[in-house]
Amino acid sequence: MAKYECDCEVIHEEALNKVKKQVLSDDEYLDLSDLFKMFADSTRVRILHALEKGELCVCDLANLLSMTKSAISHQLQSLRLMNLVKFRKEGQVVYYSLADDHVKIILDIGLEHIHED
Amino acid sequence: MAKYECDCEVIHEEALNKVKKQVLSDDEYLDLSDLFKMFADSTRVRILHALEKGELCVCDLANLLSMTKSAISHQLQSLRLMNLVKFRKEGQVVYYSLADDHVKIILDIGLEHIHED
DNA sequence: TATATAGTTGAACGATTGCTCAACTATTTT
DNA sequence: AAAATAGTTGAGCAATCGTTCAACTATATA
Repeated sequence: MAKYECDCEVIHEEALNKVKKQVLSDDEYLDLSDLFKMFADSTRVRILHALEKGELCVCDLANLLSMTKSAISHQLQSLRLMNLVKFRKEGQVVYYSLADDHVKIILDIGLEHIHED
Repeated sequence: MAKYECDCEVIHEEALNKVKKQVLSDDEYLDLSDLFKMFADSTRVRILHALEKGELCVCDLANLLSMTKSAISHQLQSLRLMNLVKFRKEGQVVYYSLADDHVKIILDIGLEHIHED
């Protein structure tokens, strides 16, 4: 980060210094935004919201969202990489479920926000 | 939504029917993902996290993030449209702050998640 | 009134992203 | 052993997104 110069002077030095003391690391901000990227697509939000209600396999999700197994599988892989879903294999069938309850909390607060105005 | 056909049969009809009863509307999923898009970019996350610590003007934010006023202003406009920040004008200076505490809650749970593994 | 500064805006460009398609692995069934 | 099915994977393409750039408005100051 901090790649570019700003084009103005600091106006509120005191306020800014106070904030600067509480700033997180570059990596933390990148990890945070990478995490929220998972919630930034309606297909993934549908998948996460469905899994919140119960464990499902790839075909179930493909049917629910009227999408191909491939499309669903790609998204599930991203969600897996971000530790939002876990899976277990039984024969040919792979069952996905939520990794922890952070997903539910985040979706609930999001819903609260969009229903507010 | 529901643009494409799926390419497999339903495997767990009962589980799927249970989930289907709790599915939200297309618009709700779109609104949700649009909301979380705001958290899906590290610049915007930095802005939101800074504003969580106190009210700042555009130049303060530009300095803090080492970016131009223009870049910051574009992002602030997106955040405004999603009702995540509010502003007040005093002379030439525009002060931004968080619109409500949903932002703080969402960021906190996100941080909890990324610090977990 | 002229100049400077804070902030906004729209177009444009490069980078990222989501889905498709085709090919593949793994497991089950005949 | 062959065929069918569940799922994964990589390349490619169209669409979306973030920043830059230049032009602009609005307020303050000399």
